[in-house]
Amino acid sequence: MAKHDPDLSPLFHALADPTRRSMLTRLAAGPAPVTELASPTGLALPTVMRHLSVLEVAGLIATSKDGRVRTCAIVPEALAPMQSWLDEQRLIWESRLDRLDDYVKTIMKERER
Amino acid sequence: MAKHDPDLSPLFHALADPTRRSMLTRLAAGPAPVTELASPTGLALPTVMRHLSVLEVAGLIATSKDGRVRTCAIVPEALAPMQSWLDEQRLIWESRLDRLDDYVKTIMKERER
DNA sequence: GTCATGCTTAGCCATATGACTAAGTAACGC
DNA sequence: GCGTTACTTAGTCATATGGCTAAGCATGAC
Repeated sequence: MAKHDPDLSPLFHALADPTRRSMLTRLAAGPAPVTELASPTGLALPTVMRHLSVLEVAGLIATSKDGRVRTCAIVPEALAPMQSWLDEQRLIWESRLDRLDDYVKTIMKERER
Repeated sequence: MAKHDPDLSPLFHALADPTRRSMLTRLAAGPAPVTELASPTGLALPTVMRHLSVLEVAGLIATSKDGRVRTCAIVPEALAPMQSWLDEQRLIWESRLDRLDDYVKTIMKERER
């Protein structure tokens, strides 16, 4: 009950950046070429490319080059491992809620000192 | 439809490290003092402290000091923002699946060249 | 062919991250 | 009081990350 560690790190890491999350949001509306993804960010192209490659390594997007245009698209299944991890954790965490509830209250009280 | 950016970055960042995830898993079994969290990692105490503070900043754990012992406990609600983001994204991503399906296939074909 | 377009590569820079050692402080336990 | 325990703080170090500019290299339009 803890074999959920394949490539969660790159996934979480990719999502930890607001620029990358906003790129994903943009891509959720449909595939787009690199330049189009770059323009709203105000970042230089090489910088954008590196964000994209982080997303690609994490499996969150797929890209393909047609002529001189590279088009990016989201890979919906990529979120699955994260959802599994979340489900698993929430299951354990919440089953402990009863006993934790009192505990957290104690902590909060002590923190006010 | 994109107001989901309060503190997702620290949250994802905290979860992007395997050491921190394993600490969370340990804490899911119940609260524990710092030393107990440190021992399975083989890391020096100051290093562990910094991991814990990352988790605390992300709101994933709460700590309290009683005498010379600092006890750490998970904060189950902390995963909620992440779940919201996931739900939101998945909703959009999957609604595009139909039109994306063909697109991704095209990409895959081109990648084989 | 020539030139603009759209990436790509290379290399630099500042800051952040993850890990350490060494030394300090604040409870216990006797 | 004195040593041990459990953190804490301070400071160092190597590497990673996020940003840039400057060139380079195909492709598409004339």
